[in-house]
Amino acid sequence: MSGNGSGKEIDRRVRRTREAIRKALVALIVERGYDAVTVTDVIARADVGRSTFYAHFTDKRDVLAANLEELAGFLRASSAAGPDRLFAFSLPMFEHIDEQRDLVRALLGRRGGGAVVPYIEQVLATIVREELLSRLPAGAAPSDLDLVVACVVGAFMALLARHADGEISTTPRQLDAAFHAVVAPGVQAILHQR
Amino acid sequence: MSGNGSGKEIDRRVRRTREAIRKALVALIVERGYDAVTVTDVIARADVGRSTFYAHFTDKRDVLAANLEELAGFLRASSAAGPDRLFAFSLPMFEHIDEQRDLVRALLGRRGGGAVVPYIEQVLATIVREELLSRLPAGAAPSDLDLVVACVVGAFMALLARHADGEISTTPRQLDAAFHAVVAPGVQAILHQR
DNA sequence: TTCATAACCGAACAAGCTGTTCGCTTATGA
DNA sequence: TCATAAGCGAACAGCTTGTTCGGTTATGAA
Repeated sequence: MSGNGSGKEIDRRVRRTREAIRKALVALIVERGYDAVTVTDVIARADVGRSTFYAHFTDKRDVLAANLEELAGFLRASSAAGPDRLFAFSLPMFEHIDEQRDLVRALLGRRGGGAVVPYIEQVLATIVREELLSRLPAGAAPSDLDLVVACVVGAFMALLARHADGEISTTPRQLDAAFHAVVAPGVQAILHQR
Repeated sequence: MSGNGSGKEIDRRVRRTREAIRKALVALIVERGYDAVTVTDVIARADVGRSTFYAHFTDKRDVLAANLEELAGFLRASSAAGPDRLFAFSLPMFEHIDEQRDLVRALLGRRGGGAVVPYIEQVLATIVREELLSRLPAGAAPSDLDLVVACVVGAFMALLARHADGEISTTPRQLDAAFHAVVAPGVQAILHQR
């Protein structure tokens, strides 16, 4: 918890412990689902003392913070990579999910217990919001912009969750196509309306 | 749990007990949020014996079944009422939410703990799916219909959640307008494509 | 009104989880 | 080499859940 400055080298023991806990939690979530995993399970699997766990993390939830930061970074990078296409983050994200199936499934699907979804939603909302603003004449933000953002993010997250749950066996391309087919026309209309 | 045939008269004590528990739970969720409410809290507030609770319900979650059934019925009725407009359930639902603010807020917002959302999503998905099918030539269901349904439901639920959380102070009409503006053009295009 | 019965009570229980404490041991990196 | 930060693990109080069971009371039918 002390100064986490990026320049500081971290004690190897700390690194090992944190990693062990993180991996243990993810593995257990994949196996049983978020809600069913207890701290006791995690420390047993990670082979770490109880007090050690609480010395590093406050919570089950807290352990996932690192993973989330990583995922959020990926989202931001994806959206910056293809600025010409509307909602360019979509396809890369679906592909990313497809690769890291187990982990993302554990975090975003129903088994994830919704502990993580709100965080991703917020990151996504920021991205979508800025993308829309950048395509509007400066200072011409419609009053209901946030509602549009919520719609878009909601649609995307719904596809994500379904895919993570494996309820729909589809390719990233199909998911991306469906997302754009449903959402893009409406958004384009809103953008060009003014 | 025994035969719940609609014709059977239910013992007054049973009715009273169930109602007391239901009301207690809802009130507590509104106050503290779903996750923070324990069964012990509920029976204390409802002034009901512990064993009595478990004689009627298996769970916190189980108690909400009745409320959910009611809400689902409302959704179905709304969609049947205006069959000429695309996604006619939208406006009535937003209005309904606006009225029963506290309850729905407790169940659908962040404080609801996501215990209820999946259920509503499924009811909604069925409605949307059938509405889309009814607007297509018989037997011409596109293979990615379920993806489209997921998108639409996701967008709607996102607006619902935001409104329930009070993060956006908007009128039902505005919500409905945004929902249709974003989603309708894309869906119309998909429908007329064939 | 009577009365068999279903519903309720509530105390007690086992089992489980959480988060903290504390004295002791060990790995680390300067 | 060695001071120190990290980890250990047992023990703990406090909370939760779900079940059991003998005794009490309201209910609705006769």
